[in-house]
Amino acid sequence: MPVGDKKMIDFKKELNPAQYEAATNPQGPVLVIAGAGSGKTRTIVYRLAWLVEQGIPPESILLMTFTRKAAQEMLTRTEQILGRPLHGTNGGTFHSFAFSILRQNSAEIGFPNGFTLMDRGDCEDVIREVKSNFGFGQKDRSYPKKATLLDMVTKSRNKEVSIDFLLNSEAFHLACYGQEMEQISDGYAIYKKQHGLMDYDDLLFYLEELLSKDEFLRNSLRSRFQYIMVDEYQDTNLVQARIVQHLAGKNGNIMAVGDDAQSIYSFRGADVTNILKFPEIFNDVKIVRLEQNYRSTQPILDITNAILDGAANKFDKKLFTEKTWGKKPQLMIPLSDFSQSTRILDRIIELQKRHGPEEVAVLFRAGYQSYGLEVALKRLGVGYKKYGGLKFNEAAHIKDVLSFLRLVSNPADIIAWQRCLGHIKGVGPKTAQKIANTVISGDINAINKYTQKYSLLKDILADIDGLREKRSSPATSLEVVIPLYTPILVATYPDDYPRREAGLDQLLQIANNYTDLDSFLADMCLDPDQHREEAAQENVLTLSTIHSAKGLEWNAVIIIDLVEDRFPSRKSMHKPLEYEEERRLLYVACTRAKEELILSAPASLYRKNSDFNEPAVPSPFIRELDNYLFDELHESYSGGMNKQQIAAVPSFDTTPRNADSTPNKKNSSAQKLGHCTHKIFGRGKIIDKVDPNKLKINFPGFGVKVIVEDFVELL
DNA sequence: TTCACTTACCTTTTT
DNA sequence: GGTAAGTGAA
Ligand SMILES: Nc1ncnc2c1ncn2[C@@H]1O[C@H](COP(=O)(O)OP(=O)(O)OP(=O)(O)O)[C@@H](O)[C@H]1O
Repeated sequence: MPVGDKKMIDFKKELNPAQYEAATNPQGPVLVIAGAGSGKTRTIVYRLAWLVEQGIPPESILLMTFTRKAAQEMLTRTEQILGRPLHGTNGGTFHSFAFSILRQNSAEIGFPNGFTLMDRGDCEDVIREVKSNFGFGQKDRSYPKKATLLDMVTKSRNKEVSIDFLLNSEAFHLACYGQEMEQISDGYAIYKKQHGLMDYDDLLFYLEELLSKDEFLRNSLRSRFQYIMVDEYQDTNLVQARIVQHLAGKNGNIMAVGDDAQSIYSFRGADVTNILKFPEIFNDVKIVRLEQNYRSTQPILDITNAILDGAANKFDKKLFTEKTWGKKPQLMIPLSDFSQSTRILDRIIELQKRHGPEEVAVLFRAGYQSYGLEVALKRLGVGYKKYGGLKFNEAAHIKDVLSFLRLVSNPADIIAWQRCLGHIKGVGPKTAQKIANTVISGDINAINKYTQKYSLLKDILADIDGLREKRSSPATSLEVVIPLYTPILVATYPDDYPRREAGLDQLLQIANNYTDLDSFLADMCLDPDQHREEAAQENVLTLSTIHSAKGLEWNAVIIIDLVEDRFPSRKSMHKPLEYEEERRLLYVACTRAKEELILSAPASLYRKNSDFNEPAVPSPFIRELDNYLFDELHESYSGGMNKQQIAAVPSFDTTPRNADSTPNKKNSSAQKLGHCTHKIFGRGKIIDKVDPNKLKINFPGFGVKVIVEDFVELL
C-alpha cells in the first residue's frame, strides 16, 4: 500500500471543539458564523482535508471563494496538510465557476456561437454606445456619465430592484433620470445579446437560468458536487445564494462560512441577509459559532471591538484571545500626507527588521492612496507587491491587443472591432462598425473597397482570419498581433511606449500558461490579478486595498490616510448604510494584524486645486475611540515622532462644542464672527460658520479655508 | 465622421 | 492635474 509520505492528521489537536465539529460533520447544511481571526478559513481547509482522508473523491468537492487566489491558497494549504496533491477539486469564484458551466452550455441560454466576457471598460463602452443611440444627454453636461449609468444598471441588477427604486433609495439626485436609465438598461441587455457579449452579472444570472430550466444538468451537477463550501458568505448576493441552493439542495452537504461584521461588498449588491437567513433557507442547519480569536493580541482585539461598538446595529461578537500580551496600537499623526510617506517608510523598515519583509502590510481605502508611498519605496529600493487599484488588463494598450484576439474568437464583438480599427487613420467608431458589419456579412467586394482605402485594414483582417483558421494558441496569436500593433503603440504613446511594451511582454508570459484562447480571454476578466503574481517578488512588503486584503493576515499592519473624506470616503459620509459599511471596512483592516497595528491620520492633505495643504480631521471612527486604546504619536516640525503632549494638540472630541464657545449661527449675518489663529495659517478672520462644526476663515496670504473648528483657537 | 481643442468635474471598493 | 465629454473645422 502506498502509504508513503501520507501524514496522519490529528484533527482534534489542530482544531478547537467547535471547529472540529464543523470540519468533521459533512452531512447536511452547516453555517459557521464567527468573528475575524476565529479560524473560519482554517475550518474549511481542515474540512477539505478531512473529506479527502475519508476517501471522498476530490472532484466531488466544490469550493467557492471571493477570489481565485484565495481558493488557490486554500487548496495549496490543504495539500500541505495532507502531504499529497489534491487533484480535481473545483475551487474558484462564483463567476469563474459560472463561466466554466456556461461555456459548455451556451446554446441553451441563447448564445449558439459562444460568448465573450466583458470587463468594466467594455461594459462602459457599450453603455456609451447605447446612450448615444438613444440620443440621451446630448449636450447636457450634467447628464450622468457612462460610469455612473453602468453603476446603476448593475447595482439594480445585483440588488434585484428596479432602477427607480434604487435611485430613490440611494441616489435621489439622479431620480429624474430613472425612466431613461431603465431604457438604457434594456438597450444594454439587448446590445450584449446581439453581439455575443456577457458582463459579470450575466454569468450569474444565466447560470441560474440554466440551473432552473435544465433539470438534467442540475441533477448532474448536484451529484457531481456532493460537498460544497462557500467562504465569505456575508458578501454573496441574492443570485449567488440561489445558485448555491440549486447546487446543494435544501438538505445538501453545504457549508457556508462568514462574518456579518465583515460585510464590505454591499456596494456591488452583496446582501448580508443571505448569511443571516441561511438557517431558514436550508433545512436542519447546524450553526457553529467560534469565539476564540487566534490571530491578534488583546490590545488589537480591544481596538477592533471598540470600532464595532460604535456601529449603528450592534454585532454580538464576543471574541477572546489567549494572546493577552502585546503592544498597544499606535495612532500616528504626520504633519501631512506627503510626510506620511516618509514617516511610514521609516516604520516599515523598522517593522521588517523585527518581523521579516513579508510580515508587514500597508492597507488603504483606495488604490491611489499608496502612490506617494510607492514613490518613496522605489527611491529607497524597498520591494513591494501591490493588490487592488488599477488593473493591468484595463490599460488601453493591453485592451487593444486583446481585442484582436477577441475578434478571432467572436467576430460579432463590435466593441472589439472599434478598438482594433479605431487606430487606423480616418476610422472612428462609426466607420469601424460599418467595416465590421461588412466583414461579418462576408461581402467580398465591399470588404475589398475598404481594404483598398485603408491599407492597414488588410493586414489586420488577414491576421485575424489566419489565427482563426489555424486555431493558434493564445501565445502564438499574441506573437502575431504584437508586431502588428507595435507601430500603433509607438505612434500613440511616443513618450511612454517602452513601459507599455514591457506590459505586452508580461501579457505574453501570462498567455504562455494557456492552450485555449477562450479560457485565456475569460481569465483576463475573471482573474485580473494574475499578472501581479507573475511579476511578484518573493518575500516583500504588501501594499493592498482593504477589500483585496480580506481573509489575509500579517504580523504588522499599517493603515494610512485615516482622515475624514478619505476614510470614510466623502461620498459615504451622508449615507448611513454606506457609512456603516466603511466602519466594517476599518474593522476588516484592523483585524488583519497579528501583533502590531499602526494607524496613520495625517494632519493635513495636499489639495491639487488650491495647491495648498489643507488641515485634515482624523476619521470619525478614530475620533470616537477612547484614548487608552492606542498610543498617539505626533510628527514634530523637525521631523521626528513624539508622544503627544495632551495640551499642545487639538483634541479629537466627538461631542459637539458648547454653543457659547463658538459663534452663534443664528445671528451670523448680523454678528461679527471674530478672529482665530491656526497652527499653520496663523491669524485669520472668520467669515462664516458652515456645517455643524466647520468655519470658513480668511487667512491673509493663504486665502479662504474651511476648517473644522477644533483646529483653530478662537480669539 | 473624425480629430484636435476646450471645458467641467472629480478620484472608492471588485468579479 | 487628469479624464470624459462637447465644440467646431476639415
Ligand atoms: N484552532 C486553532 N489553533 C491554532 N491556530 C488557529 C486555530 N484556529 C485558527 N488559527 C489561526 O488563526 C489565524 C486566523 O484564522 P483564519 O484565517 O482561519 O480566520 P478567519 O476566521 O478565516 O478570519 P477572517 O474572517 O478574518 O478571514 C490563522 O493564522 C490560523 O492559523
